[in-house]
Amino acid sequence: MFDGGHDYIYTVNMSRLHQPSFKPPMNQSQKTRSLSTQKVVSKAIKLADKDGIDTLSMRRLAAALGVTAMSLYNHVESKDELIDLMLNEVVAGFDSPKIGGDWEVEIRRRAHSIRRALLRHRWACGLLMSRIVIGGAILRDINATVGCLVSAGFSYAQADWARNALDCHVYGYTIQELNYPVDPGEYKAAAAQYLPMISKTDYPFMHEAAVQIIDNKYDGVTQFHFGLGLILDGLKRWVSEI
Amino acid sequence: MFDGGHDYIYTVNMSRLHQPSFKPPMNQSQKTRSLSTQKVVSKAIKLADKDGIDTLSMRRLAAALGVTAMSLYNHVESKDELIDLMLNEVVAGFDSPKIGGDWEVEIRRRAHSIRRALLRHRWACGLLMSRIVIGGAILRDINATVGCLVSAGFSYAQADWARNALDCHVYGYTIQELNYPVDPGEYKAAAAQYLPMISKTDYPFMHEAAVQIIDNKYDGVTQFHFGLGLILDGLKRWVSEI
DNA sequence: ACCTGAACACCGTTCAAGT
DNA sequence: ACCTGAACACCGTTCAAGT
Repeated sequence: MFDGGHDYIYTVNMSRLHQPSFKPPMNQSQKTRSLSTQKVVSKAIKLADKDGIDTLSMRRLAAALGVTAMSLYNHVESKDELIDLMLNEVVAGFDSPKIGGDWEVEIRRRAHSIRRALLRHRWACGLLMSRIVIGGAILRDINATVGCLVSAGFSYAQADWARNALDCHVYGYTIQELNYPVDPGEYKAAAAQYLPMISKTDYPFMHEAAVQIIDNKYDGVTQFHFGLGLILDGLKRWVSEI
Repeated sequence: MFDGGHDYIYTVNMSRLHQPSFKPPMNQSQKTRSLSTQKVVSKAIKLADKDGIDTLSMRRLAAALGVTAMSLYNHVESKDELIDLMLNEVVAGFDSPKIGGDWEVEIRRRAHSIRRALLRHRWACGLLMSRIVIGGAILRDINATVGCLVSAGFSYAQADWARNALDCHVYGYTIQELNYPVDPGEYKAAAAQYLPMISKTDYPFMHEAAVQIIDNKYDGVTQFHFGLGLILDGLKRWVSEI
């Protein structure tokens, strides 16, 4: 046990199940009016996909919808709720593992589909990690994942631990990947260019790593499936040995 | 290979080695003046630790230092550089693995120390994941980690892959942990309270998980060392088998 | 060399007023 | 029921002016 933390994570933060995003959208039967929660959320996602989340303001979003900023508040409670709704939509795009299928295949498929969705919506990964999102889509994903593992022989506790370890990797890898959008070729060139800036006495191993990349000894590249494979292998051994 | 992504991550994004935070602080020999880069950064960290990063504005920071917002720009180039400097300070608090020691012990110690540092500075984890920080402290940490693994028999490529898988877990777990700051006791109570909201027909497995937690079948808790252990075990097997 | 006040171009959100 | 304009209390940053 370490100072400052509890050293545990819960399955789902149930104390947040009352979140706005858990409720259905505000106005269901919108017919004559131009705007709707759905339209606002869709346009917000489109803008965030194009220009990033930092430039997404209520004013800019409203302008893109041909309306003033304040009219958005008839359809979303706040910018915070808007972002929750946007994230729920992204999560709705995850492939749910099939309950009763080969758990390893299903879980691997889910992991890859999450990564793909987060690469499509580059703004979403950081937000999904750093806030608690409780929408129908998240509940569906958790239910399917736990269900798949439990059906394959995991206990509920084991399924929780497995899902946690897997998600740490999926989100942790993807957010790093989103920050390194350069080409492998460019990377080698960059290593050559910046080698003189990596002090050989201060950072000998980094220096040598850069030299090896320049000399084509290796490519300095890491892949998603590696860590995923480590974890899946470990889980397989773990469930079978108990 | 999936659409939208490259499916790889580089060791270090060398194209960013020219970042301001990689250079030494702006004014080194500050004597008579009241402010200095170091003082600005320290106070900013103190404020962020206390009130979170969202409320840290240049104006509030300046006020806390008894100065106007604009005078801060004599010591940091921008708010962005300020945050880079703050993050570098946090990373400087990580325990570096000893080169030549038992790699598993050293790497595990590093992982726990990172988690601890990020729990002390709750604002730092999300930022460290979602931006590229290249300061002396990061270079030192990477150098020591790669050095520890290489000295223990990993190839440079293997060391990269290992560090990547480990860091995905360390950061991925910690950021989740930061979002679940409730007590285990409270969690059980919350499960009982919110059970009716988890539709048994829509989310049967989540429903059953909640029931099991309420019935003390398990505690719904996941620990840092579990995923870390899975990865370390996998790495151990991986290096020995080649 | 450092600090300042005023200003610029923005924010999210409230509120009273319109239709 | 929805949309609006004006306003409030903020932002980060620039720039000319002070010492």
